[in-house]
Amino acid sequence: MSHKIPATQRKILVTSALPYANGSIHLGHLVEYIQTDIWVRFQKMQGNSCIYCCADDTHGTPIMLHAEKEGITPEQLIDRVWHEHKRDFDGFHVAFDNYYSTNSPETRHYADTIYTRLRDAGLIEKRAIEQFYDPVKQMFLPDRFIKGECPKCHAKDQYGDSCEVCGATYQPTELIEPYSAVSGAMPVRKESDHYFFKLSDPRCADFLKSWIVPPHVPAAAGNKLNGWLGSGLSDWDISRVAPYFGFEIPDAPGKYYYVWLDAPIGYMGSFQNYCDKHGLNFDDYWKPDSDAELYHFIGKDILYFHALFWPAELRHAGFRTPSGVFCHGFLTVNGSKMSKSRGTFITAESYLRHLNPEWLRYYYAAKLNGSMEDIDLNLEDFSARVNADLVGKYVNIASRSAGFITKRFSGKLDSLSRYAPWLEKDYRFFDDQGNLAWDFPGMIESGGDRTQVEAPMLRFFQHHSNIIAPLIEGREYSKALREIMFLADIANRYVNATKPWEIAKQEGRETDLHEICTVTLNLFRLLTIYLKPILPIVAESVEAFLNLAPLQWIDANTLISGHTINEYQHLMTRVDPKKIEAMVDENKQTLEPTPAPAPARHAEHQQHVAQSDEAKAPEQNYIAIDDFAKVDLRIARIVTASHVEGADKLIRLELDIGEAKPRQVFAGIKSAYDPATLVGRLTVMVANLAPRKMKFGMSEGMVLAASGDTPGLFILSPDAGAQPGMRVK
RNA sequence: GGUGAUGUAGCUCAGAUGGUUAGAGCGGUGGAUUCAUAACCCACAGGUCGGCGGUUCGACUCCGCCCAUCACCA
Repeated sequence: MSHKIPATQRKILVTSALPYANGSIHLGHLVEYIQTDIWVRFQKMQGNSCIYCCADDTHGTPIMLHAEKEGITPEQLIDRVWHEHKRDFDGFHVAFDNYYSTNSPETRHYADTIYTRLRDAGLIEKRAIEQFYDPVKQMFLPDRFIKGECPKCHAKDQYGDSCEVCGATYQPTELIEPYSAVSGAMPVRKESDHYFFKLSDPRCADFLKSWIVPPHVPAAAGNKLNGWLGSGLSDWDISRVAPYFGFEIPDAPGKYYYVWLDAPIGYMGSFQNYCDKHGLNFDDYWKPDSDAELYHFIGKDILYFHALFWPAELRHAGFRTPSGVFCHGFLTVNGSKMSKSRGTFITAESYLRHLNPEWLRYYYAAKLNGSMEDIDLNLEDFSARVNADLVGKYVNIASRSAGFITKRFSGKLDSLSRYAPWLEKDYRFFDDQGNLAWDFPGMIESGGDRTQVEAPMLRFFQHHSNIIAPLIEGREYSKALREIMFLADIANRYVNATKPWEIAKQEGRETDLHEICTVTLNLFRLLTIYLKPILPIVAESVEAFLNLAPLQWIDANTLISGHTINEYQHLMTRVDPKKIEAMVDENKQTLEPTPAPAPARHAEHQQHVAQSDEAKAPEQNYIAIDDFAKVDLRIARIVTASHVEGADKLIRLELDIGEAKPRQVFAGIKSAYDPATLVGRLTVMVANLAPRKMKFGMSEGMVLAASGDTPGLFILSPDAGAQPGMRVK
């Protein structure tokens, strides 16, 4: 029985996004690290050279301020967090070949190299820009460190880029009564020099246009990326002004690389560090014509950086570009964003205190595919699935057969010599329609020579190494697990059909019992090979139990027979729903004020949390009169009304409310009104709505209209006598 | 507002280029069994495939509109 053997060994370098050294690892982060780790372990089992590098992302204002708040240096902070992160990853058996830090000489070296080469290529430009500055703290403030009143809904203490209450986005300059989140001082505007990576240069756009196609990026991401490209890339500000925790730009004293510049470069830094430890040549992997493969696993929110900025940087700095950027979706828990108040913001640490990490690895794998769709961790489904699939089906197969081998045959497996003739034959398992043409357990139940069914069944299980391997390679883990669990079902039905417990009671049937249990354990071993990338620790236990060398993928081509195995011990316990409850409760109790999130942090997607769920939760039925008074409603005369080219729903209106100039308002009422019939009539508008730039121009207010479950849309009209500009109250 | 994605049994999800009775796992119900941490096996339960309209001999699968959720953009 010869099967295909991977002809050549591939050289692969793999990364996951770098977690920011400002917070704990949680279940959202782990989607990515588990996905990557499974893929890497699979490559290694295939006999490929696969190096998995990652690091903590350590620079930036949030780290600097966080450290200061704790009264320690940034270096002390990132050192502590590094150990916490590493501990959590180890806990989930995420096996990095190198876990490093961006605050390293190697990363600085490559940041300088890339910067200098881009500069020499004429792709760096110095430009003065004006920003908010904290005069007390004497530092420039990132948007997230400026707070104030939302210009739209007037909620207090909102961040400088967006409002968490009403969801509006705006510039920090639009905030009402802005203040520095650092010192509380009123920020002032101040100019300084910044350094820009000229993404607008045709060299970048031309290159990226041809680059952002499969297999570099998923096809689904292509649309989005093309959208960004199509609207024209702006130059990217890659510098920050001191004080800043990071690397100073060599030819620009007082200026530092923006954390997002050196974060992906941290992949290179970590790999260089690995090379130095293991005698590898960095350039073999990173030179433009390298024959090595380079893959980045990331979340869909940072696609922008990895599929546009990063390849453009590499390309023009004389390095190779990635072979592929693998992009996954976000994690939801019980169907919603992770929420601290619901206890579904679960840290890696607290999960590990209550539950088995391999359960989560299995569950994530059962949900993951090659797409960017979000995956949901449904906690009830989680325990049902893990219990049924892993304990009920998979582990049970060993548990049902091992006892007989130990008690009746002193732990020695049958030789399976009687099977040899049938194991050599070729079988056709699927018919022309692709349906399985064999019902192995059913054939045994209906009598006949058992051996003639078992041999092809074993071959069928072996054959699946060729079906499952490409699924894992393509990150279709959920499909791979469906195949594996399909096999597990066959194995259990096989045991039912052969009834070893009855045979054990019959005299003179020792050979039958011996063969059946040996076949069963072979099926179990093959399943273990396929599950090993997902369940590395269980697989290790199985190797010990079956007395085997570490299983490789190619071992699916062989069977075990004749040797002595060890006594079976439980390989996995069931999920206790009470422990899940306890974990959720614990995460509710540790509810703390949310620290100011970092701006555009690396791997930020995993930080997506329903921050405002407390604000939304209480049903507020009443508002105060003052709240109503904030809304400035005016009688307006429609001066002009016209269709808007390119908009399906909008009508452009000019509204006279007694001001010198009519207001331009875009109203989504095209479905109900013909512009011609609107001109001249009176209606009601919100006059103090913050102006909003829309695709078609500024909208300076809002027209009120009624709608309900039934079709139709109805704008308001005042009674006769009302004049444009009158206040409605 | 624009763009894109998603919406299939209680839950989590499969369903290639349109074609006879829409699938799986879990849950539920009934049965069988006891080797296995009540696990496993068998059977059943019947979801207008988000809604409406269209193309077609025929659509979950194509087109349009609408609704809901999510993301990105402005």
